[in-house]
Amino acid sequence: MAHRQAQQRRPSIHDVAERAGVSAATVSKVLSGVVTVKQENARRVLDAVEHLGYRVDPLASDMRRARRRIIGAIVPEFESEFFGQMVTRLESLAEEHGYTLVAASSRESEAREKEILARMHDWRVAGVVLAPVRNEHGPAAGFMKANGMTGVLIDRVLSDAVFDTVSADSAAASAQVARELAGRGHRHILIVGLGEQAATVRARLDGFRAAALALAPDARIDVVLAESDVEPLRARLRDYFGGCEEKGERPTAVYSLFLRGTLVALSEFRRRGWRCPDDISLVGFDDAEWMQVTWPAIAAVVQPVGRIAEHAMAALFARIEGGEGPPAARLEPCRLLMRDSVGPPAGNAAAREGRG
Amino acid sequence: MAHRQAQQRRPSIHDVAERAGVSAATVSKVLSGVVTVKQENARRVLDAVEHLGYRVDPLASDMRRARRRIIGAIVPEFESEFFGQMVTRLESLAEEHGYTLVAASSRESEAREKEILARMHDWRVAGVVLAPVRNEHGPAAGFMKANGMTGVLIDRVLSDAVFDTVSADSAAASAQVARELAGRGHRHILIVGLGEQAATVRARLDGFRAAALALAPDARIDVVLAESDVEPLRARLRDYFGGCEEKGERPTAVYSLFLRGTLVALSEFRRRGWRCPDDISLVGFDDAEWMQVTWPAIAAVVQPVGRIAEHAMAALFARIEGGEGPPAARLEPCRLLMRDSVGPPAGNAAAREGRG
DNA sequence: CGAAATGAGTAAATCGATTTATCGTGCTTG
DNA sequence: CAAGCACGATAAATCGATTTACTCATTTCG
Repeated sequence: MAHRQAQQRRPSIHDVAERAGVSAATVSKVLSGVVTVKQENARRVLDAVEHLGYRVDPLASDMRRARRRIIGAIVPEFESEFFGQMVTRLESLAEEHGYTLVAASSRESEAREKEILARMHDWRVAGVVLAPVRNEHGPAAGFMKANGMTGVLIDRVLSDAVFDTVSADSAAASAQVARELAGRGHRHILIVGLGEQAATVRARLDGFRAAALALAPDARIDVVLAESDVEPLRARLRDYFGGCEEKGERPTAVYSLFLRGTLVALSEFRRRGWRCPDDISLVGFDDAEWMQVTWPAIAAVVQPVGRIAEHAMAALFARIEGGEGPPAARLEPCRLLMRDSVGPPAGNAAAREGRG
Repeated sequence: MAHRQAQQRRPSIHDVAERAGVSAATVSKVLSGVVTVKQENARRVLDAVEHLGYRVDPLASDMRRARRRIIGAIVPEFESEFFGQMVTRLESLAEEHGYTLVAASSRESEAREKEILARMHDWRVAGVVLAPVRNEHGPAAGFMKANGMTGVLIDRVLSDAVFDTVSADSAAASAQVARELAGRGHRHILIVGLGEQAATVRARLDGFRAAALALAPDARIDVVLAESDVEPLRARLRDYFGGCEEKGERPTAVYSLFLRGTLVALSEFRRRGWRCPDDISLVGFDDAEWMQVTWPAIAAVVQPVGRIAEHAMAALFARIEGGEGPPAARLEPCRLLMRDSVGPPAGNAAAREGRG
C-alpha cells in the first residue's frame, strides 16, 4: 500500500528540533514568534518545519496552556435555518480568533443539554455559547454558574444575573407585527406559541398585545400555547379552530411565535380548506428560505443571526480575556418582511377590493 | 464571588490518588475497569472520585492513547434539513461509541474543505466522515489518502478506490420519478441540477432518462445545469423558460436534482405566474418539512438520512478498529413522496377532469 | 577593570492522563 | 528450602507541546 507508509507517526516538535540542530524549546519559540532567536537558527527551524510538514498538535499545545483554545456551542438543533446559520457564523468567528468550535445539539432536551455541557466542561473549553432549550434558568446555565464556566447565553433568553445574553428583540418585532395586522383592520387575532420559553414568549405576547390594543382597543387576541412539542400544539390548534367554527367566529389572522408553529398553522389551514390570505392571514416569527417562493409567500420576522453571533462571540472573548463588569443583556433588532400571506380581514370585502 | 472559588483548578487523577491513599496508576486502573485491584482500594478510589467530583480529562487521556477518541464530520452546510439531521445522527452514533464528534461546515468551498480536513488531521482524529462539496475526487479526499487518514465518504459520491462510500440511491429514485411523470402523460420534462457533482448528477440523469424513455420513447428531456452556485442557475432557468415562451413550447414538468433547485424553480414559476400543478408539475430531490404544508404540497424524494449515517459510522468504526478489505460502495434506497405538485400535463384537460 | 545587563540557547518541569517495567508479598511446588 | 508464580500495587516513562530556570558568552557601563 502506498499510504501504509504515510500512516506512520507525524513529526513532533522534537523531530523538527533534531533536524534543525536546536532544542525543542527553540523550535517552540520560533513558532510562537519570540524574537530572541538567531536569524540563522530561525531559518533552519523553518526549513525543517517545511521539509517535515510539521504542524503543531493542538491537543498537546492546549495541554500545557492555561486555557484551551476550544469554544463550545450548544444549540437545540442544527437543521433549522436559524441555528444552522448561527453555528456557521460562530464557527467562522471562533476560527478567526484561533479557536476551534465544537458544536453539539441538545435536541430540545434539557437533560441532554446539561450532559453536553458537562462534557464540554471536561474538555475544559475556554468558553461556551449556549442557546438554551427553555430559557436562562435551565439546568445547563445553572451548571455553568456552579462551575464557574465562562459563557454567553443566546436566543431564548432575556437577561441573566451572571452571564451576558444576546437575543433578538422579539418584543419590538412582535409589536410591529401587531401594528401591521391591526392597521390592516384585523380585530380578532390568534397567537400560537410554545409555553416552555416562558420569559421570551411573555415578552413577545406583551409586545404584541400592547401595540395591538394601542391601535385597536376593541381587538380580541386569543392565545394558544403548547407546553413542549409540536404535536400537542397541533392538537390544541385543532381544538381551537374547531371551537371557532362551532361558534361561527374565526380569527382573521394568525401570528406564530416560532417557526414550527407557522408550519402547523399552515397545515391546519390546509386541512380545513382555508385559503391564505383570503380566508385568514398569517405571519410567522422566524424566516425561512421557502417562505418567499411558495403560494402565498409567507410574511415573517427575520432574526439578525449574524449580529447575534457576532455580539455573542465578542462578549465571550471579552470575558475569556478577563473582562470584568456586570453582565450585559443585548437585544438585536429584527426585520419584518410583509409578504402575500397577509391581507385584509376575511369578509372585509371593501378593503379587499381597495387593495386588489 | 460565590463561584470565584469554584473556578479553581479541577481535581486531577493525582488528587484522587492522594485522597484514596493509592497511586495514580491504580486510580487509572479502577476507572478503566481493570480487575487486578483490591476490592477495598477500588472502593476508596470510587469514594474519592465521588467526593471530589472527579472526571477524566479527555484531552489528557487522548494524549497518551494511540488513537484519539474524536471523529470529525465535514458537511457543506448545517442549515439544510439533510445535513442538519445527518450531523445530529452522526453525533449520537459517535457518542454511543464513546467518541466526540467535531463537526465543521465547508460552506460549499473545496478550499475550505481541505483546510478543515488539515485541521482535523492536526487534531489526529480517529476518523472522518466527509460529505464532499463536489465528489469523491476532490482535494479533501486526496488529502486524506495522501496522509493515510481513516475516513468514509458520504452523499455526493458513488464509489472510491480507497474509502468506503455511503450515499442515497438517487439513480433508482430518479428512475421512479421518471416513471411517475411519464406514467401521468408528461412528454416534455425539464431537469435542473448542479453540474459540480459530476458523477452523481450523471447517475441521476441517466437513471431518469433510461426509465422515462423506456416508458415513453418519444419523451423530450431538457437539462439545465448550473456550474456552481444558485444565482447562475436562476439566470439559466430564466433564459431557458424565456426561450420556451418564445417558441410556444413549455415543459409540462420539472424535476430538480437538489433542494435549492426546487426553490429556484418554484420562484421562477411564481415570477411567470405559472400555477403548479395546473400549468406545470414539480418534483424535487430532497424533502423538506415545509413541502407538505404549502399549496401545493411539493412532491419530493426523501433521502434515508438515518440509514446513511448509520452505515457510514459502522463502516468508519470497522476501519478504525483495523478492518481490512476493499472499500465498499453502499447505496441506500430513497422514498418518493408524490404530492399535489404533480398533476397531468398542462393542456391535457381530459386527464385533469378525470382526476379532479 | 570588574560588575551588571543582555542575548541566545537549553535542560528540565509541567499539563493530566495511560502504560510499561519493576517490586514486594505470600503461596505453591518440586 | 529454594525456586517459581500469581497478585496488587507503584515508580517512572510517555504522549507533544510550553514555560521556567539556568548557563554561558558578549556587551555595556560606572
